[in-house]
Amino acid sequence: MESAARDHSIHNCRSIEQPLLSPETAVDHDHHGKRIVDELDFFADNKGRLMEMRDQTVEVKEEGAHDHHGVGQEKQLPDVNTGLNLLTTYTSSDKSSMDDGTSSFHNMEDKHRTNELAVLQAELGRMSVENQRLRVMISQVNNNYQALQVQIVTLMQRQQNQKADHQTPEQHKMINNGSVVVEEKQMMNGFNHIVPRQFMDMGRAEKDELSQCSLEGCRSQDCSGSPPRNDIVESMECGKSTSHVLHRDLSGRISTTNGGEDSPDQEFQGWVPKKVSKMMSPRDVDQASSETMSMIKKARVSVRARSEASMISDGCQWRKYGQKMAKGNPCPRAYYRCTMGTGCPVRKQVQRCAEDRTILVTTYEGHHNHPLPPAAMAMASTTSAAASMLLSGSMPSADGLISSNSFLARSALPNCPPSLATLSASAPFPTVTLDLTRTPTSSEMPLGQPNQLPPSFPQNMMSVPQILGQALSSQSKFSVLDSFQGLDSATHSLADKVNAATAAITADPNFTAALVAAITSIVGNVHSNNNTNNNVTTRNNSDSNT
DNA sequence: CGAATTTGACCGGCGC
DNA sequence: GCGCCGGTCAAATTCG
Ligand SMILES: [Zn+2]
Repeated sequence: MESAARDHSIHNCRSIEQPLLSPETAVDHDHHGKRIVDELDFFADNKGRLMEMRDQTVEVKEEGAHDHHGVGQEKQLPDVNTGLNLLTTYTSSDKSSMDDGTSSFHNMEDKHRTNELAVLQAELGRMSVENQRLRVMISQVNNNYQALQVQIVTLMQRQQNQKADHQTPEQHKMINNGSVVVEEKQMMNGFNHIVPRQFMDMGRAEKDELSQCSLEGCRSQDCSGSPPRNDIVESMECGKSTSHVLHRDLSGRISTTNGGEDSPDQEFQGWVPKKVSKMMSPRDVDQASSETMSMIKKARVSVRARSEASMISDGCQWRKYGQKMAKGNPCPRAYYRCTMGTGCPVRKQVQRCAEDRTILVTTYEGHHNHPLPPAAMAMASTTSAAASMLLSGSMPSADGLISSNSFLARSALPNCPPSLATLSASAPFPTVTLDLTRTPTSSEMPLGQPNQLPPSFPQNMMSVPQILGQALSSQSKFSVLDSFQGLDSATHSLADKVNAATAAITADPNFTAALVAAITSIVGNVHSNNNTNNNVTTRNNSDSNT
């Protein structure tokens, strides 16, 4: 048996998955002969390429109904998606143009067309903006939801604690685990009545102060400690039911596939120590877990960045719980779970890119169920935003897009857009990949070879249109950083700021670019600030990779 | 000595 | 049904 196991690990390690990639890349970019509209880039926006919604079409129609020979048809094509976009209709534009060509009128016509085009584009732009907005809203709702969940859990924990111990929250700094989880229930409460926006924000805000002050010893803030694990577990259970409902509402569309059994709780239960689960009626657990698990297809967000350290610093505390040889990669993949919260379900995988070992791929999964320090917040919110986006908006359609998309990516790649985000449906879970390999500090601009996306990544990638990229990304970056470091000046609470930042990110038409920018900044920031923990220390085992 | 990491065993899903 | 594989567990070991 051992041999078998070992065997396979070794096995894995050697094989390379190059074969994967050839497939769709070959796809003819322009079978139709025109611009290949990238179907997939739902993130992309304005450029007129967005094929998205019929809304636009409709509007256009009104404006120039008379000469749209082609338009009529267009309209039919597109009705696929409602505001969520994603299912883009590639050919629509093609068609229209083709038609025009055929009809070939005069200059007038031409002009007309141009006009029309302009109008269309404008409309498109507007639409896309709207679209983005909606998306943002969705993601925010998601976040809020999560925040609420967390709050509930926290509250419950607290209540239980109080009941049990009767002590003031300030006292429990203890924790049987010894992990230094400082939870600020207080703040939670305080913020509670405020707007529940992104929970993380709240956490962050307070945390910020806390973390900074804590050293000095601002007890006044009363950092309540994490309650004993058991309690938590129990409370979680309680929370479960509640969360269930909520979850459904929010993620309804996603969960629809599962029918009623979606198990939102997973987040809550996080990784329930097996023992616990066993202890509870195995049956229940079993059932629940199985159902839950099966559907789980959680969204994942992976970040590619250059780093020598075995881990990028994201402000969180992680504990390694496994390491394996991945199939197409000689480098081992490490599994970490978040230890900042007692039952925090967040996990991450860290692996070096096979071709370019300087690139470290970190994949995050899940949402934190506890307040985060500012540093961690940044990354967390960014990734969660990306994830929620993926889930809320596009997920379902993503698949389709993606597949068709690959060619697009292909074509786009050569240009080497500064930053890329990849969307992959191949895996059991939807995954967004943010590529920071080149962005960092702008030092590496030399262009060059697009090695960043090695062939091993057959999936689909979304290229960020350079165009939008700049303006927006910078904007979002700003906000992020701002909220991140500054925070002081504003009258608004930190939460607000962060919120704004996140919103900006999400809202950003060039979402991916924004994300990339944000993350990059985050990473960098953390790096400098918080060199203490994980990142540096991890270095030791790096040799293993070589 | 407790906490974190290491590492082989174990488990469940999936394709053949 | 079997083997592959990703992912996780947990005993053993190392670290601080
Ligand atoms: Zn966490």
